[in-house]
Amino acid sequence: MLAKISSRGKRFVHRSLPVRGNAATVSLFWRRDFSGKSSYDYREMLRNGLSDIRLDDAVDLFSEMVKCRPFPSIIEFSKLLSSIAKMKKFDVVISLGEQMQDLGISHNLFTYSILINCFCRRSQISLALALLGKMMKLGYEPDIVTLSSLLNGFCHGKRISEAVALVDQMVEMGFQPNTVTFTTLIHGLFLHNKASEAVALVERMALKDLVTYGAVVNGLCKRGDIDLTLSLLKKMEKGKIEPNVIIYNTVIDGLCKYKHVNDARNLFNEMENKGIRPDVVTYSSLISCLCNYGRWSDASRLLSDMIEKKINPDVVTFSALIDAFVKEGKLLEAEKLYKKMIKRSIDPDIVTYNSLINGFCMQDRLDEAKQMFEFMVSKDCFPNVVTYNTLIKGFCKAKRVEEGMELFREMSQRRLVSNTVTYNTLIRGLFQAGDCDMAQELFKEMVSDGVPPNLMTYNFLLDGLCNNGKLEKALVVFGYMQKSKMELNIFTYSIMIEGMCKAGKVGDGWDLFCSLSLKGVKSDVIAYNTMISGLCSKRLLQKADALLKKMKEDGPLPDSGTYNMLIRAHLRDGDKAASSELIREMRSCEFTGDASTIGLVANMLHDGRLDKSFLEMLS
DNA sequence: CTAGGGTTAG
Repeated sequence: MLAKISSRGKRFVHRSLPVRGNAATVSLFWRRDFSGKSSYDYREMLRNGLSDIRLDDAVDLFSEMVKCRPFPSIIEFSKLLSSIAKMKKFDVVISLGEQMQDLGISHNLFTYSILINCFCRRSQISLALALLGKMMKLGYEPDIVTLSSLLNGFCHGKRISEAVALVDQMVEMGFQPNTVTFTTLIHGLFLHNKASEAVALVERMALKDLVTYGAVVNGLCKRGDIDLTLSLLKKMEKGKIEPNVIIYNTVIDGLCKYKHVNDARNLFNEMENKGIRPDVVTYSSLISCLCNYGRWSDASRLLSDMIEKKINPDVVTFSALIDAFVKEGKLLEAEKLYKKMIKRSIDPDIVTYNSLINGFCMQDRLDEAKQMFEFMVSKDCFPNVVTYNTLIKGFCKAKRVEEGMELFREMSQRRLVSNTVTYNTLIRGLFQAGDCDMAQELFKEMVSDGVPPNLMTYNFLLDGLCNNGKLEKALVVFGYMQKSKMELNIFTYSIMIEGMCKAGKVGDGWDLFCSLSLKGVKSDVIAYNTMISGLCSKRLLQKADALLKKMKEDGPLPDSGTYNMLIRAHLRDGDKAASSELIREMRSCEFTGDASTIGLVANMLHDGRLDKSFLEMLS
């Protein structure tokens, strides 16, 4: 393959990207760091390391460097390009690399490797290959780093077979694949759902290192392949490869996430018996999982246990606990833990603050949520998109969508990038506030900003249009969705069925409902209730009863809402016998009459249409 | 000076 590549040397040419940074930032920058020194002092910057450099400053530095005569050495350029690549600004690196080329600054193995990596990370593998070819023509032999970059490109593109072939070829070329090579390939195999190939690979590997095993164990756990994971663990032990604490942590976490909490506890004991000391990650992971299953006392026992054993809980441990309590609505407990962590001199971080803000929002205590927001900023902990999404959701829920929109505008001022969740939250909020125009405007903005709408976005759009009396428009969107590659779910259909029924088009709703099985979509209790409600509204009670029968035979179990709806419909229809039969059935399922049923019965008692015995049947 | 990313929280 590489022989083929070398004959393909294309010119390394791309459109230049606008160079960021303006005169003001340049002069500030130089005043700050180089007052009174010549521009040649880029050397000093490079010596001091570029790990904390900002993108604008890095680009400015590049402009200074290319002004120098003679040009700085290629090593200095490679340091700079590398620092920008670490910021994941691959397009900028490519643009600067091209400018170097145009200025006659020749690349070397390292800068070529950086650029090849950047093309790969931008999923432009053919350009990476072309550059590799060019580099080889110039006499630079790719090394294991260059080839591993390419491997990563194949793994992340849809070219996993080429990735596997590349590793074979690397071996033929005399390279000994290392941990990086293997973890990259394993990652790629899992990305392409080739779990068993990954296991086979690690088993026939000459190099038996724990990191590579860790990558496989992690991949298996993430997919929930618990049996494969445990058998791999056994095989490791047989092969005298003793799993370390990280491997155990991975498996314990995987077991927890897939609901095998007791197995996780057992494995925890097993590692202790083998003399492998659990660490803060082991505990945090177990604690977080126990919380998620509502096992509070077990979780707090583990917390005391780790403190006793001098394994200090850290910000992750506390954040996990705080978040779990918040989600349970136990904000007081969460605040207690927050105070406890401060007492232990553990600094809360953005995740901790986000959870607490969420806790306040969940209880509609928005002022306190905002105070917490201000407080984190005052502590130099800067809000991220999750912080804003949480707050926006809180404001929308409290019907203060205007303020949600203000927060949204504030995000761009802070240079935070809104994501799909941001837009979804606001679109829903705007529709709920009845502001259809703004909601649709925002949807357009989302698309034009390149934020990908997902199924939830479209469902909110349909729901909002239907609930605001715009069924026709919803039907247009629905039509588009059906033609697209999106896989519509039962929510989508329920929304449309409800929209049709509420607009009086129960027949259309019925047709859609009946088409679900053909589409391979299983109706849930919401879909049935929606349809039953529609039929009741048109007094098609026989059909509604038939649907209840169908639910009992082969559908989702009817809930309290199903029965109450049908009971009311039959009462309104004057059919006491049918109603009392349904009430008996409902009571046998341990459901009771809901507020509107009781209200209706009370009214009918009042005007004499029913007698007292009816009310007694209900409660 | 170049590559990947085996463990926990939103």
